[in-house]
Amino acid sequence: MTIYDTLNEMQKEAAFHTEGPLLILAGAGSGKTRTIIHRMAYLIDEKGVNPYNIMAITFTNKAAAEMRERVDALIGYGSESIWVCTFHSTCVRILRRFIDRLGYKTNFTIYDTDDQKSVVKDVIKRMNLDPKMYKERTVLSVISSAKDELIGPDEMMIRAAGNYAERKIAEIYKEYQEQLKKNNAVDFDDLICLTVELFRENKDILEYYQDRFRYIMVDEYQDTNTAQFKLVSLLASRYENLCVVGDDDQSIYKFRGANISNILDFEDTYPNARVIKLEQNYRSMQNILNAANAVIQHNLGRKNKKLWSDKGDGEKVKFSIYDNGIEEAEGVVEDIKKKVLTEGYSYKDCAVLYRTNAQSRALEERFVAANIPYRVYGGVNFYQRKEIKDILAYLKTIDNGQDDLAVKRIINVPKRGIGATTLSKVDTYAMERELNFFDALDMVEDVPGIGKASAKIQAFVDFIAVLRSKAETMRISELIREVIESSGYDKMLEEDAADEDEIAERISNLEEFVSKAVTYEEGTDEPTLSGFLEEVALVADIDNMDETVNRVSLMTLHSAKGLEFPAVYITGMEDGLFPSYMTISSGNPDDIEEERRLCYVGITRAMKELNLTCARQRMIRGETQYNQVSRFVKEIPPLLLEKREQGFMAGSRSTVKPSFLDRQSEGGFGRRTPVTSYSSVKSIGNPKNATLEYGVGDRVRHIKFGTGTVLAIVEGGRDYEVSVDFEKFGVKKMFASFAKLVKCEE
DNA sequence: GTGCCTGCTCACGGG
DNA sequence: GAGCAGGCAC
Repeated sequence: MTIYDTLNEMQKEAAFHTEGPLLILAGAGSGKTRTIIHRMAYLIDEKGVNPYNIMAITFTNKAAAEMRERVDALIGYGSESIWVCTFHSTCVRILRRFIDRLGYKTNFTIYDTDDQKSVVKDVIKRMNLDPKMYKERTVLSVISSAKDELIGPDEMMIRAAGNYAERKIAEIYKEYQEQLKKNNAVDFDDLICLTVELFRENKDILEYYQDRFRYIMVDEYQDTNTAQFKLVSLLASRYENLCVVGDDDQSIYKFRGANISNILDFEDTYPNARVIKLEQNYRSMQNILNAANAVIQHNLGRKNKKLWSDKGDGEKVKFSIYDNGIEEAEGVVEDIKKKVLTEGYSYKDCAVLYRTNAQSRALEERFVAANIPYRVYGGVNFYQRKEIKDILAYLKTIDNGQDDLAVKRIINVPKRGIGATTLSKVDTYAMERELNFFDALDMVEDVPGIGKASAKIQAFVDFIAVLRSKAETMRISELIREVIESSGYDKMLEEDAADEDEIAERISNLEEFVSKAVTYEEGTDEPTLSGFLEEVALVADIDNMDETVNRVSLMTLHSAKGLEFPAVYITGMEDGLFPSYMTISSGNPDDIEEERRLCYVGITRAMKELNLTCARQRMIRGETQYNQVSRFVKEIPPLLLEKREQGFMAGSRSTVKPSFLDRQSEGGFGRRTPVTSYSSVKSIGNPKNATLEYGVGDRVRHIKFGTGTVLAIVEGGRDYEVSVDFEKFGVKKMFASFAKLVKCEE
């Protein structure tokens, strides 16, 4: 038996096709990560490729972490030299080494959206433009789209031609870039564009990385934008060993510049490309897949694929109509409660998905009322919260005083009696002399027109200097505590907060921040303040998903991509909400298609049970709306649906008659089959496990993870999936045939 | 320089 | 419905 026997025929073909361009069209739940990882193993074990020459790029840190873990488990020794990173962190690593060639310093900071807004606002003000005509948000989205397409300020100016407003935006763009450079900062889009620019202008660097990354794999390829495509194709242009994995039906990031033609035109770009489709789904019951297929079939520009599963039909898709959003939330919560009490589900098996973050509030209230544990993912990013950003600004100022925004953010927080008038004088002084804001503060004695305030400024500069010297010896977590206390930030929180709850909330956020610093210190070989700040800049909320805690997950449909849950609830299935009003009224059919793909993503998250809900009336932005049932629900054939109407407006309760699909389900998971049996954990008592020399409860050793205890052995095809609780690395799942676990004799 | 009030704007998604 | 910027009073 080899490790590849666990793959199906198509997966094998993909894994064994190692040379030249390869497009893997992988439907939802078709085992694409498995395929990629086995492909890496094949490259190393059978083709003798040095792991150092293999690169895998993902979009999210979570996907990268998952891949890293599974690669380590499968390949073991040597796997650590495979480059597994997100696009953004890949670029950061490259730029930290070589960005000086583009005139930045290698210790640049990364600006988030708020920082970008401040810069743009400042630029608009200084250019004496009407802020009502040029809104930061709009300007920024134009700049961001330009960067996604690798269009610089000069090119934008040429394209604008005679259009006055566009020319002005190009000017703002140019000035914005100069400001960033002056602050030694880059934004998220710059990370990609600057790396492309670096490669284009420095052949030696490009060749170095081309030679290093001889085998490149890109996950979620349908989400790449033009700049990311360029980056990948530059890297791959020497060896052309480019394997991209994606699903055009799951492209949901057009708003972020994702260019679906990257995947649709892959074969045109690389005429010698091999295309392999993975259509067998290992996640969901057939009824769920039929619903997903039915919906997505309404899209035109797509590559034809049809998911199928051998798991049996399972239950019908439940569709419930409620009178309003509150009752919808109540209904979902009640349903989850019932499932957990009577059907053997755990809270963590359930996910509630919605189109907009604003919808989470009503749900949260009901979960709290029902005393059911839950966690909301996404929404306001942890690191965007005011108190966290304030402390981060202190840390950035301590780390290097070049980030003007950070300095300006905290110079008067807590209040030090340094006001806007004083600051603008310092600002003018700094600009005239091309100084950093902080350096100008340091020379406050020379700044004209500053009277009493100069002593206050000097005190602030001295305070930072003290923190800097402390930072040299203190751990980061200690430094954070020191900043909070010695700056008086803790006192300020208590005085300014509206009520006790707010104080508790903010304090607990700061506590969590400290513990994140501790986690960083413990998980990093050489923790540095700069390293910590960089890590913080690149995390998203969903990256911190903790599957071990038993609670219901609430998140947007976008955040749910890549995840799976036994029971999924998609709420707010109403025209005007999902698909959103903007996409219905835009008149562009592509927009509706993107919404439909989002719906497809949502449906295919469900393993065993899918629930769709909607409300007849709903409060949106303080205004009651009456929406039709979502067109996506209507696209699901009625015989796949079990419709339930709730509330006093409900008509007679209607259940669609059993169909041929129902009859097929006999022997599979019929509706009457209890759900308790879905985790098919088998202990060592199973005779099929006789080939393994260890069993549940035994102590085993792994080449990379050291020793641990076997928790469970699950049968999966011709192999066994073994869960082991390692002393140093926690619980890991791995396949027995390639984990090469050895029983410890004690 | 600070604090409060009002009125405006944004309500789609995220690294 | 909520958060924020800007204006105004102190």
